[in-house]
Amino acid sequence: MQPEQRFYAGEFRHFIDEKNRITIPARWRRGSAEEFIVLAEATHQFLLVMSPEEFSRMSAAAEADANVSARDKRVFFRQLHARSQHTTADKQGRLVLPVDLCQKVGLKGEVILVGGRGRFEIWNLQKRKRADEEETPTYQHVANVIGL
Amino acid sequence: MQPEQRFYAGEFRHFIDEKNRITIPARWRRGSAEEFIVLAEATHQFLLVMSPEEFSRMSAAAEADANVSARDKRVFFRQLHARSQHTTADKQGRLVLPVDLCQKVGLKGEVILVGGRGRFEIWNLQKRKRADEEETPTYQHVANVIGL
DNA sequence: CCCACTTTTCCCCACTTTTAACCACCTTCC
DNA sequence: GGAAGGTGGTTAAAAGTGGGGAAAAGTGGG
Repeated sequence: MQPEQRFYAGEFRHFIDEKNRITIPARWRRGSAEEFIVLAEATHQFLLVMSPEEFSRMSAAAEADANVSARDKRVFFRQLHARSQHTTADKQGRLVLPVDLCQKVGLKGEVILVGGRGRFEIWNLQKRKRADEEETPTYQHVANVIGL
Repeated sequence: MQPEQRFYAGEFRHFIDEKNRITIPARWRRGSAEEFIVLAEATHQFLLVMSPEEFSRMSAAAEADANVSARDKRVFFRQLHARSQHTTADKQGRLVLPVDLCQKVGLKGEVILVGGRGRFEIWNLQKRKRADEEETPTYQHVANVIGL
């Protein structure tokens, strides 16, 4: 349907400095817009970073979903817009992260950048480790099924 | 449908000074008209701020709704127009808020500006916190449904 | 109907804090 | 040893806030 979803591959350990800046991995920077939308994930586990296009795509998906009532959609969009922030990368390829969002998710110093489809995530080290261990069994299950 | 709905992203903590002025976040100011319509939300929880165009759009949507009786529409529009006020931003990018509306909603000193689709809101700190907590479950629910 | 007088509105200036652009350095990998 | 990637710091510009003062609008009395 849409043009093409950007695929951010891999995990990277980077630092958030005292000015709340974080370098976007060079591999993700290439061919990517220098404009992003940052939002805190619902359970406050990590930060989501995506392009405005991806954000629109996601919004459209929510808008179109028949399993959600009109009222729930209204609430969702109110929250979604309130939680999200525009940011642009500087000449060095660094994002300035909103302080409040970082605090909410517990980001400071060394963090992990996790790739994804159309977006990437910024995790607290400990939280990431724990989440990864919880997810691995399921991952293995699917891997076995598809004969990986 | 319409040309393009302005997207006000994020939350900002600003101050209403003794002259009832409030600075519009610079990010929201850019590319926006300097004319706004302010109205108190029905349950007196917060102030709504939008462009005249957005106001027309909203009115048109209400007018077109087939599920509402003609009488209810009359009442709605009477209320809508009575509650709303014209304001323009000054050269510093500040809105002068109507005193009566601020009192109604309980706005004074530090407040929270909350972004939205085509409009933004001005909240009392405590009220905002409470409303946010109430809305978060629904937000999470929808977020899970669409796989956010 | 006009003239003081008060009140409100708006424009401007000043100050502080935050943001963002720029430069410099160190490390790693060809 | 050069180039590219990641990090740290400096500095100029922008954003947010407070307040003064002139113009405009409302108010009351002669």
